[in-house]
Amino acid sequence: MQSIPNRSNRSTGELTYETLKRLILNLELKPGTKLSEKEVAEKLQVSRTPVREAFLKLSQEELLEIYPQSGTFVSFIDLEHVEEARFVRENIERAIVREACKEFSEDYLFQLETNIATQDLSSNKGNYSRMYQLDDEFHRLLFYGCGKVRSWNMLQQMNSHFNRLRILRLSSSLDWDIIISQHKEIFNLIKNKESDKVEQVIIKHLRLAVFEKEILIERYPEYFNPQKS
Amino acid sequence: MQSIPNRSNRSTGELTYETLKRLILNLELKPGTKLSEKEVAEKLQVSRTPVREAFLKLSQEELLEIYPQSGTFVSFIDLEHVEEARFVRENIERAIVREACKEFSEDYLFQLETNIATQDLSSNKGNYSRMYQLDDEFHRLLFYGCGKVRSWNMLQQMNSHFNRLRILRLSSSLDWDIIISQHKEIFNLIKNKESDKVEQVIIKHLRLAVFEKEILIERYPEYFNPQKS
DNA sequence: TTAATAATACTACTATGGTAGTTCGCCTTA
DNA sequence: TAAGGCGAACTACCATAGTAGTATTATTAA
Repeated sequence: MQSIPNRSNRSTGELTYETLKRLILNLELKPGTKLSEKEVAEKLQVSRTPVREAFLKLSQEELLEIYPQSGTFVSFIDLEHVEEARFVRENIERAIVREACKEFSEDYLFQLETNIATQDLSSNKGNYSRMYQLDDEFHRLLFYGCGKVRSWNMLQQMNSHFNRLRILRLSSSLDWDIIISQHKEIFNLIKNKESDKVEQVIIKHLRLAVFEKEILIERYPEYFNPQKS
Repeated sequence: MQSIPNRSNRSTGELTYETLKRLILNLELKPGTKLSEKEVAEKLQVSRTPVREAFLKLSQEELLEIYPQSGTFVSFIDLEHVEEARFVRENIERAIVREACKEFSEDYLFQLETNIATQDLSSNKGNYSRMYQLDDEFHRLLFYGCGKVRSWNMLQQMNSHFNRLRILRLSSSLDWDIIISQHKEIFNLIKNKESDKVEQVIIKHLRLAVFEKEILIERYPEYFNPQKS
C-alpha cells in the first residue's frame, strides 16, 4: 500500500476511500484480510479519521465487515449478493434500453460508436484490462444518455461483489468477441429504435457474465463466502 | 431537537444518523435549513465525530448537501430525483411481484394478510401516520418474501426524496381506500399466481403516488428545488 | 495435562484540539 | 453613495488522545 499525496482537490477521506476500494476490487486486498484503522492510517500516511470514514462507506457497500471493538475484514464474495445485483441490473437496464429507443441524443450515440470502435482495437491488442473499463463505459453511456445518472451510481454500489467476479474472469482467457458483437447489436437496435429486440439482447448479454461462475468458485474457493453453492 | 440517551446496543453515530434522518424525512428539518456539526452536536449532547459520520452518510443519500469549509444544508426536494426513483422502483417491483407469483412462502403470505387487515382498521380510525408505515411495510414484505432484502434497502436510499413528498400528501386528505383496495388486489393476484395481471396492477399502484405532485408544489413551493417544473 | 480464570494487548468508538478554507460585514477610499 | 479591500467569525476537515469493549495469552489450580 502506497502513501497517497493529496495534491488533488479531493479530500483525504475520499482519497483513502478510493484507494481502498480499488485495492479491494482488484483483489489486491483479498477477501478475509484483516484491516485496522491504525495500520492502514500508517501505511497511507494519513490520520485515523479519514481512514475510519472510508471504512464506514465501504462497509455500507458491504465490501468491508466491521465488528465493533474487534476488527474489520474484507468481505468474501457473496454469490447471493451477486445474483441479486444481477436481478436488479437486468430489470433496470432492460427498461433503460427501451427508453433509449424512444429518445437518445446524437451526441451519446456518437460516444457509443466511438466506444465500440475502441473496443475492437483493444480486443485485437489483447488489452483485457482496458476492455474491462470500456465494457463498463459502454453500459454507463446507456444510462447517461437516458439521463439516469443516479440509477447508474446506485447500481455501481450493488455491483461491487459482482465486479470482483469480473476481475477473476479477466485472468481466464475470455471470449470478448461475443461481448463486442452484442454491444454492436445493441447499438444498432437502439439506432433503429427496435425496443423489443434490444430488450431481448440486453438480457442475454447480462446473463452471459454469470455463466462461468462455477469454474471460478472451483479455481478460487478461498475468495468466496463458504455457504451454499 | 432532543438529546439522545444511548441505552440501546446501537452506536452513537448510528443513533444521530437515524435521529437526523427522521427529522429530515418528517420535514421537521425543512429543506434549505443550515446545520452545523458543532450546533447539532450540542443539541444532541454528543461529540462532533458521530455527527460528522451522520452528515456524511446523509449526504451520500442526498438528503444533505455539504459545502466544505462553508456549511451543510438540508437538500430541497428534487423532482427529477423523485421521478428517477419511481422509474427504478417500478421496474424492480414489477419483477418482484412476478417472482412472488412463482414462489412466496405461506408465512409471508400470512404477514401480508395481517398487514392489510391492520390497514383497514387504521384507515377507519383515520390514523394516517400509521397508514404510511403500513403502506411501507406492505411493499417491504413483497421484497422480503422474495428474499430480496438488499434490493429493498437500496430502494429506500433512492426513495428518500420521494418519501418527503409522501409526507406532504399526508397533510392533504387522501383517498387511502383506493390504495388499500389495490393492496388487496395485489395480494389476491399473488395468491392465485396471476403474474401478468399483478404486474399491471402494481404499475398502476406506483404511479398513483405522483399524481398530486403539481398540487403539492403549488402549496409548498419553499420545499422544492427551484429549477424546472 | 487440562480447564478455568485473570491479565494484557488490541480493536473500533468517541471526544476534542487545531488548521485551512470560506463567508460576510465593516471600514476605508474614491 | 458606492465599491473594493481587510479582518474577524465561522465552517468542515484532519490529527490525536482517551475509553470501553473484545480476543488472546499466560497463569494457576485441579
